Amino acid sequence: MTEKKEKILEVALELFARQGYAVTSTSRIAKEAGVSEGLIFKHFVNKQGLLDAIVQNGMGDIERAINVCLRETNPKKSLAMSLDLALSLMREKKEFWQLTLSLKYQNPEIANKYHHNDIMKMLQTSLEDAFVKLDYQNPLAEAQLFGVLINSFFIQFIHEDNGQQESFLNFIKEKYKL
Amino acid sequence: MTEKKEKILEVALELFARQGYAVTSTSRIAKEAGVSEGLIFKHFVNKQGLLDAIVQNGMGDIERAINVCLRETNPKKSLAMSLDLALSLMREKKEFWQLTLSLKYQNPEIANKYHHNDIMKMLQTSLEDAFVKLDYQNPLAEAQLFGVLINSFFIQFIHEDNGQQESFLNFIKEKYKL
Amino acid sequence: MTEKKEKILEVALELFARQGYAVTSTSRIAKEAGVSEGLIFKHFVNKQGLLDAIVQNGMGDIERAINVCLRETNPKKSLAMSLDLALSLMREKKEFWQLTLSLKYQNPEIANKYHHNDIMKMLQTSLEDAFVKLDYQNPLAEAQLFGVLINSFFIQFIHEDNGQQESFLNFIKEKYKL
Amino acid sequence: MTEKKEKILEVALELFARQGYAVTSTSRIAKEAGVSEGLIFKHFVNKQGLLDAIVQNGMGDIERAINVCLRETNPKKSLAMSLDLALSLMREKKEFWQLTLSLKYQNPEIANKYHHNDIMKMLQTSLEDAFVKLDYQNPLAEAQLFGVLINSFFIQFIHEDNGQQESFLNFIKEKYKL
DNA sequence: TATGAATGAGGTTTCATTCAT
DNA sequence: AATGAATGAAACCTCATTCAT
Repeated sequence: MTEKKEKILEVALELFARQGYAVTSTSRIAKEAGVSEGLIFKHFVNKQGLLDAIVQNGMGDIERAINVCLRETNPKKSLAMSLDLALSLMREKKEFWQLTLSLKYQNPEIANKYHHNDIMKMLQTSLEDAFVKLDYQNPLAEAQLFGVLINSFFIQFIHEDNGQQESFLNFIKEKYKL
Repeated sequence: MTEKKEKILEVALELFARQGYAVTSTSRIAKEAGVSEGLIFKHFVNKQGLLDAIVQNGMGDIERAINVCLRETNPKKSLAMSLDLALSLMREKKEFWQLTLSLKYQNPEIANKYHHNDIMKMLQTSLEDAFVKLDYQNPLAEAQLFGVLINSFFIQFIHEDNGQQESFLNFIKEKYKL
Repeated sequence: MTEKKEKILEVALELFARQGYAVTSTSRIAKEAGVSEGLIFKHFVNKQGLLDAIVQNGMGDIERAINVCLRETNPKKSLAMSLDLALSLMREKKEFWQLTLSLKYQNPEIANKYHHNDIMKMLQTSLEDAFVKLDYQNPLAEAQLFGVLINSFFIQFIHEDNGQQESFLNFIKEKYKL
Repeated sequence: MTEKKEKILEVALELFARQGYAVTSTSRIAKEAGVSEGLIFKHFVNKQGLLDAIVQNGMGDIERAINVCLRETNPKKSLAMSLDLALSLMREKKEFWQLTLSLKYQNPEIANKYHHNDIMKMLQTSLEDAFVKLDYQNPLAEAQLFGVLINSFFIQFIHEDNGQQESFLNFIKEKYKL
């Protein structure tokens, strides 16, 4: 991957996340990346192709992070790790999550293709496992609720880094005695 | 308000919700509303003005609905009503909520102006009240969590009317013994 | 002539003069005149008709003023009066002259119809008369030059009321020993 | 500068001069230049940017011509050259002058920026110089009058190439014994 | 006389994309 | 791999004008 190709991906991610995909023009991306407009299309065929590449990139990183978390067999530790993972992902991949969330309302196809199906289902089964091991009455519903909480965590805090995130997480950990 | 003006608002809400604001063209709105494109601008000045009008309209309806819920003084009933209200609003104002949610990532200013500040804060204080009355240890955090749950409820289920909503709600009611 | 009709003429003259005919919209005129857009067309058929009415109005006033000046038979007095007339017209009918001048470059047909042919020719023959009586060698060319000076006077000073006008006029009067 | 860019400038100058800036549409310019409409905006950002470019272009040519004339130290020759220059500029840069004059009433900012301040002041001081050297009583006023005459010359004759220009010039030269 | 809702053509501008170099 | 001139469709918006009331 050449330097310029990488710069395009970087700038596009930032702009897509900040302004939205539809509203970000390829010419703006080219300008901010210090690159000719044509190059974007040489590398990514079209605007949608650029988005695909960004999403694939980001998902790769995240899958690797999640896989570590899935190997944990102790249920309490597994749940705690899920929460901690959410926090660290949110901090380190902020732009990517902003993009991912916004796509749900702008590009449902691509959003669902990646976001929902692959990753979240992997996490969901890991959560169900944990609640089964912990002998909860309704482990499926509990897993769903816990998943919703993680999801909400992103949605609630992705835009405002106000330091409340830790206290919110700790409160949940207490509730589940993690 | 003339018939045509109302038709514009109706069609625009539907399209903005389904496709997103940025991606919906005024010419498409005009065509589907059976109206000249110019009329949109006569009535709403701007595309943004049209969005403003839609949001204001929708918020009016919702405020009225929430106000009923806020008058309840019994804490358990109040929490239960909040959940039920979320369900009924989601069903009756589906398009409006889709729009509202999507705006967070496309038009943060207008989204925050209405969605967050006015209405959600009213609800938040009502939740805090309830948890204080119920003698929870950390009523503020509990209210925040409960608010997040309601919010998530929208986010999770707004796109897929798969009948799981009631069971999810009931599960939460059980958890809180409502 | 109703009040509203008169208000339209007044506002339109001001806007046409300040901004130019092409650039002034009928809706702007209506708004500033406190009148419905339709009324303009009821009274003046179309935008051009409004312009015609304004020009006709203004020309009437000016013709009356010039006619006084034309009755003067003493050549020196006649020339001096022409200059003074230019000054007073410029001051009292400023907006109308601005409009008239600008039309030359925007609406040559209507401009020539009134500005050039009718009035300026009347003045031109009066000037020729004067220079003939004063025994100038080339009275036709002198009259043309004097006409040009008057014309320039308008063009030079119509936009900037800087008080230099009198001194400029006096200088010319001295030159011609008026 | 590519061929197409130059063609746009050429066509736009012609149309702006003939019809006025406000009234000339970019689509018309594109059509007559045999160019896509988008190209105009790629090259000049704005319709106003296109106008700016035209004015800057024209002014460059004219400044070069005037500078030659300013180097003349003999006062009579200098005055005569000013008049001759006016005639030749009027013939060779007819369209540009038409545009410049019309801008005074349509786009005063840009017109004044260039037309008045830069060039005309250079000429004015050169005229003052000449009248000082020729020992006129009131050289400042004389220079102003002479400048007005040159200006009028443009205004009077730019639209009608009726051959009267030379005789008018000669008449002035005689008056000033040039 | 006066209104104001409504129109449709046309205006400027943006944008994703192509292509010769 | 990279540029940048060029395109054409479509975007938002303005405007003169009409018409029912």
